[in-house]
Amino acid sequence: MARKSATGRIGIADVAVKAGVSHATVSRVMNGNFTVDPDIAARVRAAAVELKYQPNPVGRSLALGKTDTIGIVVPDLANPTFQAILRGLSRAAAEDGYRVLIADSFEVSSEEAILAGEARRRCDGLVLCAPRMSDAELEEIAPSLHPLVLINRTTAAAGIPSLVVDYGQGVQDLAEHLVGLGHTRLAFLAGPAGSASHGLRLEGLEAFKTRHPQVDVTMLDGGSDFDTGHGAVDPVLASGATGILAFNDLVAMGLMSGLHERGVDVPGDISVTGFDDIPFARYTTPTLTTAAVPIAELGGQAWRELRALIRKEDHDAPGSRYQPRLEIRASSGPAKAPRTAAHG
Amino acid sequence: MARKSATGRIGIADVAVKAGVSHATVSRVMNGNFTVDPDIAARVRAAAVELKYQPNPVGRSLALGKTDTIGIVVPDLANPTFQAILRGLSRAAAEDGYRVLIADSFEVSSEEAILAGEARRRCDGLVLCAPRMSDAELEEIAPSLHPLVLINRTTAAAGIPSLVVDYGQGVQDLAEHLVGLGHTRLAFLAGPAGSASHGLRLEGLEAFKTRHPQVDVTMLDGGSDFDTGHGAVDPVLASGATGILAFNDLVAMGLMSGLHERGVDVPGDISVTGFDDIPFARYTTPTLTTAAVPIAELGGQAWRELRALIRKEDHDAPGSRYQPRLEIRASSGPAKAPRTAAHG
DNA sequence: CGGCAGTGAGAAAACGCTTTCTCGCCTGCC
DNA sequence: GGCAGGCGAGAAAGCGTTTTCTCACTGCCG
Repeated sequence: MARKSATGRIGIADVAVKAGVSHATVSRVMNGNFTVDPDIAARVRAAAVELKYQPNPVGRSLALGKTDTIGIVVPDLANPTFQAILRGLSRAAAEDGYRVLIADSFEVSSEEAILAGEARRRCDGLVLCAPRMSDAELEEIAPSLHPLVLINRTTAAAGIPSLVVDYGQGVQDLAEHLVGLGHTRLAFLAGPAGSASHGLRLEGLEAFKTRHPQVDVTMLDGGSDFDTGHGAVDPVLASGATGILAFNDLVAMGLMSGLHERGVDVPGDISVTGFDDIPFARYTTPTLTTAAVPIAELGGQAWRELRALIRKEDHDAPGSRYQPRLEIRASSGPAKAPRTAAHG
Repeated sequence: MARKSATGRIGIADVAVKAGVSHATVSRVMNGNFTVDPDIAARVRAAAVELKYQPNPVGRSLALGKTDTIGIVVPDLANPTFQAILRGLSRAAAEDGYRVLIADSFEVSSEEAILAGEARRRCDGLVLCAPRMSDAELEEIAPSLHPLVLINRTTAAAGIPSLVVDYGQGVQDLAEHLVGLGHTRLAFLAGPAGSASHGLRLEGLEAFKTRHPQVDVTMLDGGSDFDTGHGAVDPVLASGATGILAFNDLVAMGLMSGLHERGVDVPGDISVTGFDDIPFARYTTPTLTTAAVPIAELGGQAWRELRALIRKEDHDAPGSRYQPRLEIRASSGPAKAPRTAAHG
């Protein structure tokens, strides 16, 4: 008797009938509107409980013009950095009663704009995480995505907060650290070409090079995962560098693993640094020197910025800039006498 | 002139006006209904493009009774296992045009039922991942969550596919492996008490113990993360065990790291095994012997089961059972002469 | 040339909810 | 005792779609 109508699910109408009131009144009660007689309210509530009535969020969303959901677009859900951001975002949003819809672009930048648009239409706001699309495209679609928060990317479009990690500064800190240990031949294991954070690292390295013209910095092709690092052993050894700046911790770990297999001692023969300070970094052997990025905090901050936008607080879209903190562990040590390029 | 109405966004009505037709016709065109005159269809399409019209998914969902979204509830988004499942699920669902809404219960089992209900109402189906709630509660809410797929949990409720990993078998395989290496004193680092997968491991260990009454198996308290393993060094050494079955790879890595700091050689002094074969497992020092769970595949399979349910294909809710595969690496080796309990 | 089948598009209802509008009734004051 | 004012609840109008229902018009055949 309880379930009726097309969908089979019980709706506001069922409660209204059971309580002997109009569905408008049921709605008022369910939303805590106090202009309703306490007796009737109690009757409605009883009916709702008895029928296990739960308002249909879709109908609610349509009427209210909001979904209590936000979207996040990431280039690769397998990347610990994005996982951490997602986690921080999800946690912070949940505390305010918002849910998170995820969209993984799988590193195909051409999909990003479509994914972002679709996600945005279903949500009250969007976090665009390190988008790989071009500046031009980003600038073009950004306004239509508002409320929007960018992570590790900036745009000229107005009213869009950007949360960026200062990868340039971080990589300089790491390089300075290595130089301070006496290393004069460094190598940088590059990241994905499209990534803005990679660009920032390159800029940082350029700044470093002009400041230390005597230091030799070899650029090596790369990627962002374990296998990249593991596969980079030969080029690294061939470079003759004694201090290696890996694109991130994953690459560093892969590299250390590969070096270990070859019997190369870290940090005795070669020092290796990572980037990000993922949780694993303090448990590698040797523990990994890296630049710590307060990544979970970033997710939380992204939510706060987005929330301000959604609530239309005039907030001036400030955004923030995060300084990585040098985390010196055991994978970096004093340079030994310069090696010759050939090895093994 | 284009944007109008309350929301400010352009809707089907704007396109209808611009094309000089009714909004019903616009809807027909947008949905590829061919009963509309090609000329008019073209005019509508042109208007839609010009206005950059994109149908509002909320209105669409209400009319269609579906959201093209599925939900997943996980106990802890920080856990690599759940991240991998999420990733596999997201990827598979995306290929069929579905999005994923995530709900993280942060290991508070009392929240799970509410989160699951809320998520389900916004979605066309739900994946409940290793729920920590009691069997009774699960059985009670399961019917109301349909279409529902369970991961690493089963229920007596009907029509609910379950995808379970045979942790019991896996832990037995690992234990057998250690015994085969000559170890006679083992220790098991337990996981979260509420976790069903932990229960399965215990059952497996019981079976193992009845088969090998001469082998000593010490049970140690635990958890599921790095720090658990790292903090378990003392109890492990005190146990006198030479073969350690860690709850999962994270715990194993934490333990190895702690043992390393104490100067205990792995596998020379103590063999350590993990569980899951997370990507990091092959890059630890030493590389980690573990039981590989095809976890990403699990996410994909979860989607296929859920899709069958959503499409009402009669599918008999088969579910699947996944056998972990023993992955023997360098963290396990021959037992050396029995040690005394005291150490360091 | 008239009626009928068929086609194609507009009107309107439905989806499930919120909210404004309106009206009836009760109270209180003159 | 009659009327103004206020309060509480029902009626109805959205929210943005889809889809059924209906009707007008075309063209064919008798």
